[in-house]
Amino acid sequence: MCKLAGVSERLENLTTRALSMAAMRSDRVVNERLAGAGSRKWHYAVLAALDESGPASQAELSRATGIYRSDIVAVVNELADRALVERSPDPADRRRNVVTLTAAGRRKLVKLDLLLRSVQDEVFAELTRAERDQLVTLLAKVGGPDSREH
Amino acid sequence: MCKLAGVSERLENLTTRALSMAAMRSDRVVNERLAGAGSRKWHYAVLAALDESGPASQAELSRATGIYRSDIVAVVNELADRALVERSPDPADRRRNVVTLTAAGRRKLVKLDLLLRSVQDEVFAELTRAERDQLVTLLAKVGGPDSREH
DNA sequence: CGATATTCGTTAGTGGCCCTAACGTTAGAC
DNA sequence: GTCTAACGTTAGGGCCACTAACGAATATCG
Repeated sequence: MCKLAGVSERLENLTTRALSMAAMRSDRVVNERLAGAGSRKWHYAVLAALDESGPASQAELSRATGIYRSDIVAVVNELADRALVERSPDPADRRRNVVTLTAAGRRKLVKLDLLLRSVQDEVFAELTRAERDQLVTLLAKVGGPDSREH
Repeated sequence: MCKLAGVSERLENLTTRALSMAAMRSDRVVNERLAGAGSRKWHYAVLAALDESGPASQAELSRATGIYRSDIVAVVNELADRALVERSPDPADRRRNVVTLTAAGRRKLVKLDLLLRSVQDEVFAELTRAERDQLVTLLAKVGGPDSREH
């Protein structure tokens, strides 16, 4: 009657699992598309944050994007290697680096913006606009601390 | 007007990101609670699958839970170390191992079931029953291939 | 002023999970 | 009886969350 055919019933009934799996499917598509453009999601996050608020220190970028302070170094390195960003010491506060968007970085951001917009439509293709909005509303209520970094 | 205070606007507007972040918050709670019980989510997944369908091969467990064939080895090892599961060669098919739930494993599963039920209530505390159901419905429609394993 | 706490960038490292590639062994299909 | 496919297993890469510690610079406050 119940040989292992599909997925376990009990697992299917965990809302947390449904959430995890949906996120995984979504992330997979996002990562694939970004990889196709030679980027990762953190690259986009940093570029977007810089575009919105101008030059910023790495710590500020960390707070704006949710990337850990310890991981931001590599991201900025990669962006700097691609000349999408420039890192220079802050004369006003010698602890800090000022990270600045380059022209190439701004162009890249436009591309990624477009790309991500189309990814949204792809991932949520089976949802109406209203459903999509409702999903966002519901997701915002999903618990757990938003806290990052002690 | 717009120094980096909170989170970037553009990031906030990506539904895929809202989904990722909600899943991360949810997963964090789930993992914490399970870790408190000395388990991980794959442990629960395997125990649940075994309970529902009786003894199974590792490949079957892989299909039922979504765990990769290459990762299941370790999970079964850990469960066997804790005596929650027994692994023995299948006499009928000498390629396979038969994984069987022990009495201790069944007891553990009951505990984890209870624990996870309470985690659901914790994570989705701010959602009504109806909203929770709707969330599940919406999540099911989130795109990307469900495909695992080539 | 001077001691203390805090912030910043950075390095190093852990562990989880997803995923690929390859292997020898064994069973099924033609 | 050969070829194909499934099985368990090992090894490894990649991304990400997360911790701990460091020297250096700044902010705070007595």
